[in-house]
Amino acid sequence: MGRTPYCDADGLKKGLWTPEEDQKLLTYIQQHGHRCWRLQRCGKSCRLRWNNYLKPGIKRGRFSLQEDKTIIQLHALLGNKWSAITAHLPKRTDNEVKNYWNTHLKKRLAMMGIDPVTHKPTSTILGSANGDPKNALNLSHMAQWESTRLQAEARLAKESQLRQHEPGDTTNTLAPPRCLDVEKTWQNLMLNSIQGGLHNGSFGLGLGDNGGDLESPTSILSFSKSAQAAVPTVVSSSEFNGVLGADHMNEVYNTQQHNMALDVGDVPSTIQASDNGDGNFIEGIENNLLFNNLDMHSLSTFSTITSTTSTGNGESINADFRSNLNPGQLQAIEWDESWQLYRCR
DNA sequence: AAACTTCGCAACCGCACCTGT
DNA sequence: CACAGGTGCGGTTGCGAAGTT
Repeated sequence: MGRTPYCDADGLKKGLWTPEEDQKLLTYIQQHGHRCWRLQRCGKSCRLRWNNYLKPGIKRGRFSLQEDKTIIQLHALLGNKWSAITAHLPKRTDNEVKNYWNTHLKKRLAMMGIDPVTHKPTSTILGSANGDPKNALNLSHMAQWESTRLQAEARLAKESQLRQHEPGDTTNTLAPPRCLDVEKTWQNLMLNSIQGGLHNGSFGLGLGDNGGDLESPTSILSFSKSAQAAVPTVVSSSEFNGVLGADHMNEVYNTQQHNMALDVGDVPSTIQASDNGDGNFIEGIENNLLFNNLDMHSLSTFSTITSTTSTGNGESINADFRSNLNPGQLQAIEWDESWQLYRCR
């Protein structure tokens, strides 16, 4: 990653810093302090390298939930004043915050229907553009969804930390909580909606041939064939109209073949099960799916599954399943590294 | 398996401001 | 005061990695 080393007209080296150069700069600064930056690189490059990477106490790596929130809030207040924003994130550099904003947060806000510049909802624009209020509704759901996701992440992170501070506790055999990543899912939702057109005036989702366009690689709980078998299959189709309850938090997660996915956490959810091997799928769960702390008994709160599907020839099929999932069929939950999800067996 | 595309991010660039002479 | 070099900041570039076709 980065740039290959080369020299400018003055013979000064440019491009990526090597570990040897870092060490040389460190040694130089230890001996001479932060003065006279000119080594074999331009002073600017040396200063940048020091300030952004070599200076002690700099925090690298994944941004925490709190940092995400801080950046978003401060950006709403300050705009692209990265130095001012970074002042509230003492261990981060402005360059890193700026990059993180441009590559992650900006996109995430845009996906949620929030204009990253003004921090105001763009749902009215999107919704009115195609005359469909349901789009605005779904964008609103996404904002709620994201908000709840952030809260869920915070809770999971907190629990993870608490578990780490229990030295004698060896009962925790589950993998650490994964980020509830919704970005790709929403991206696909939006993309499919835009590219595939809207069906019957509602928020359409083209599943395509593989039926697996939706993807949430992390923090999903998957049921094996046996569990899924308890849930009737609805209809065979390559398209459906996703019905997202107006009063409930909804989530749509990918399901791999032969699996039905649930989210982890105490988030009322929507479940989607797609392409279970013969082209069938189930979509839609609402009502208080309180699947807290991977407590299998809480599956009894799994009260309602609703599904509305389009058969592709204009008609829709609605289905309503109540308590069809038998918790007794679940024997174990384990983390599947290859699929990056929890599996129930 | 190869070609192509997209993504993430380290580093560069240009401008404005500061500081020392 | 004028100038040169240093510093701070925000925008942009370009490369390798990862993902997709």
